Amino acid sequence: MYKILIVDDEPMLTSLLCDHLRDCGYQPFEANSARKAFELLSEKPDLILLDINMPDTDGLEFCRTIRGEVTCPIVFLTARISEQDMLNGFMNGGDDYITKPFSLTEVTARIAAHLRRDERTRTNLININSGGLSVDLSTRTVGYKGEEIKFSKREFDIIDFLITNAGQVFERERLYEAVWGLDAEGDSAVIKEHIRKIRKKLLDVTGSDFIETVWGVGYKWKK
Amino acid sequence: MYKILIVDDEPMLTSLLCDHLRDCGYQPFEANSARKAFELLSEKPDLILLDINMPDTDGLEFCRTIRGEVTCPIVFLTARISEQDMLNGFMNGGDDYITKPFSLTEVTARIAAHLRRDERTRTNLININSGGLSVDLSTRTVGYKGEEIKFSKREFDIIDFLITNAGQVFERERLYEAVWGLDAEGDSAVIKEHIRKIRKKLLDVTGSDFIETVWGVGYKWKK
DNA sequence: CTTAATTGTCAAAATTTCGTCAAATTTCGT
DNA sequence: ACGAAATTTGACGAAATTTTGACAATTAAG
Repeated sequence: MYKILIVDDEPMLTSLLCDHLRDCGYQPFEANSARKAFELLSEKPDLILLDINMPDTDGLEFCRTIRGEVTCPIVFLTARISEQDMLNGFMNGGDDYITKPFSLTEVTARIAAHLRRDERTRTNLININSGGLSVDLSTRTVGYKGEEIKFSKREFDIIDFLITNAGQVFERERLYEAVWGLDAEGDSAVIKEHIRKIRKKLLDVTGSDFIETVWGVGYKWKK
Repeated sequence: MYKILIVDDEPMLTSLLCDHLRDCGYQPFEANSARKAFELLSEKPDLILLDINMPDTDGLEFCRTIRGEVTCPIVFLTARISEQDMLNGFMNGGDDYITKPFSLTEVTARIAAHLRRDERTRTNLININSGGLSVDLSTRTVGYKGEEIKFSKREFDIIDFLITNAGQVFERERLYEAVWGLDAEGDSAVIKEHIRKIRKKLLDVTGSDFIETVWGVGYKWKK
């Protein structure tokens, strides 16, 4: 179970995040002060969510300090959005940047991505087998009889979502929300094109179609 | 997959709740106004989270109104805590009461409890067995002895509605409203045709007629 | 039995939705 | 900054569904 340290001075926000992360299978710790955060470093968190706008602490300096203590990914939570701030963040040891107001899905998605990508964390594979197809969500690779089938980011994200919810039908709107993010704006018509490319790649190699179109409703991954 | 309708005028809150519920495996819909909420009733939510303190709506009256439309559990979200308010809530058709500020875990726990308790909803809305016929509303599939019977969107929607209200007679006008939506304009005569096609497909595979015509009134799903 | 009202049937028209393609735009690595 | 890859957009035809309307069949009532 991954441990996640949340550092923010707003108790309501940390509390909500804690709840959410716990429900998602993580083990969260909340620190509403820098002092408390330092204490909790002893728990050896696998990832740190850090608000860099805390009133009585210089978040960037704080980040630089704990960077000396831990090697895990550090994700900033902040209202600042200027590019300079972002650069400062990365310069001081941050790995990612999430601006408030954020969606919980965005947070969990990024956390999952960081934890997966992080080589230091275990290399346990989430491996799904579907009709001779092997899909590894941790390395984001798809294989068929030893051969690797390459997919772009979006393509793989769609496969990921559909295959982990195999059998369920999703409207294009919902699929779009799930992959692009809740707040994302744009036309869910792009999905058509991605689905086409996914289908083509899979068909070329495996000779079969793994995605079913439910006419008038959406798509689903064949079970 | 359970559908949950969230009615609250604070977009940030509904958005967070949506994220969380989606991550927990539910299918949330958010409505930031009473009007939108009414529209989304057509999605047939399995549970409704309702803020009764919305500025431009009388939450209690609103609750009473939708109670006429749905039978699913309705859980209030509110800042009010007086006993009288609570009683008013239950009097007007509410099933539970969660006071702000709440924890996400509390919300999900209560939702899970209600969905569990609502046995009829669970069995009726997810997987129905009727005369050897298995209807799965989440994958939108109908099976008979291992064989799948394909239906178009409208056809399935009609089956969905009739079978979840099996035994009840519906006038064509009422059926049309239920499937096409309250605001839909058009002729309810189309139903005749859809009923015919549904009957034909079912008859071809199963050899029996699941829909009964109540002369001068409408149709009903044989129990 | 006859009639009026209601429902069932059928084929064709109208509409909606989907798959495809090429081009435009953005992103990314060098 | 440049070129390559990925993503997005828009248009179009094809395919499937939905709707329509005319007509046949059935039912209830007198």
